[in-house]
Amino acid sequence: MGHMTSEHRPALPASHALTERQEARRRRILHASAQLAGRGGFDAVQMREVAELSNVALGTLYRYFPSKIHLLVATMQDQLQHMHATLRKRPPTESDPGARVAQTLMRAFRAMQREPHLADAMVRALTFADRSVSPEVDTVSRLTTAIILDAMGLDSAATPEQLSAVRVIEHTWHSALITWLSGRASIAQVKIDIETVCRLIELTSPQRPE
Amino acid sequence: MGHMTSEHRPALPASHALTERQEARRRRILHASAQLAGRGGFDAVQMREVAELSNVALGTLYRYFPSKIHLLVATMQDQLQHMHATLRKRPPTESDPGARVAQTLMRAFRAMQREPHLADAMVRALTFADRSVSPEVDTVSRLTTAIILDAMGLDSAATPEQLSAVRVIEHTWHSALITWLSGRASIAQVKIDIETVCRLIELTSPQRPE
DNA sequence: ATCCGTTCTGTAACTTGTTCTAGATTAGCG
DNA sequence: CGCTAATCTAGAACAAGTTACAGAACGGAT
Repeated sequence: MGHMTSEHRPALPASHALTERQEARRRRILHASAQLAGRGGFDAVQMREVAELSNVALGTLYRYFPSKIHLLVATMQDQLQHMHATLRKRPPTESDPGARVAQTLMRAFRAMQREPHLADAMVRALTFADRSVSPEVDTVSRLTTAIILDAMGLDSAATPEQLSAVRVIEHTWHSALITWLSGRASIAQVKIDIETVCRLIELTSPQRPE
Repeated sequence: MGHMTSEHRPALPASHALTERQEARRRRILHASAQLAGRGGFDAVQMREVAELSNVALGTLYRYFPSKIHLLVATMQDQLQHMHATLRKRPPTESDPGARVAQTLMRAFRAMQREPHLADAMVRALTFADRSVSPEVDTVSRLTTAIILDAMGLDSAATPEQLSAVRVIEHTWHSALITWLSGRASIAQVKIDIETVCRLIELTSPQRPE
């Protein structure tokens, strides 16, 4: 079903070359997506409904977001940017870098708890995405990394070891979220696991090498 | 679309009460599933094709496995059991528990590399599964946990801390696998991340408390 | 203002997961 | 064996993601 070869479909021009009306359309679509996801989760985001709710033809919706997965990953990107901005305003209060990261992630987690359906839709899309969505997923990943690095409060550049630890934390974050969303882990367990993985930060910090 | 309430559909009797013919059918289905997944991945496992290839009517297929996700998770369970048996035969050679786990997971990873499409289908199904598949996903999770605990070579029962570390390793394992399968991480990076997360084992072992 | 290529709309068609139904087969039992 | 309930088969039908297409609206260049 996926045509990886030459694009038979006209894609949207580069992101910065959008008309005002086009920007508004894109925004309406993302808003509709988040709204539908907010109640009902992944299944409730139906492309026909998104199109109708955002006053856009189905074909246009697919021109802006070439698949439901693309749409939901873009929605996640959007939400993450909000969250990053929010988190920047109130930086973590802990002193240890690891504790700061854990605190930040638990804040993000509480935000997810407020909108579990939305979280479900976004995270499921993110982990279900195949190669055709890699660039977009990568953007989300970079955003998450930025949030974690921010929380660490790094003065200098991170070491490769630390970057690996951050990736592992990210893995744990996504996977623990899924486990919680599908009801196989409690909030307490997620908290413990986040705190456990954040110990890797102390372990890999250059100040305490071994 | 999921009807969570009372089952309107007659389910298969408890697993141990299967006729010989039924057991054979189940096996044919799982074999067909793995075969189709082996070339083509998640998308290539089409329920009609699975039914045809295993000489079973579509309705029967759905009686044995109530959804494509259930089918693929069951396929993973099947494959994991094989892998567990294989790994038991050649236990890891390293001495440190952490290194043993890392070694075991990299072995498993190499097995995945041999059948990337199959791995793709199984792992995507696993992380996409919703609440209705929780029991089956939980079984897979327990199998994975067993493999990791085996590799650790625990003499006594694991501490809660260690169990959390094992969960985090499992999270990292799944998520890193996905990242590799969708082409966003190299094999080398997966290896590094696995080794990084396995350090948590030493960190939480009772022998070296702080 | 007019013309032209692009974008958007409305709608139908196609694909694949899932459900439904009527009739054939099977398994267990007296 | 003959009966009955459960199971299986074949195929249609339905749902939602995706694609296709004809015509309307738009935007920019002359």
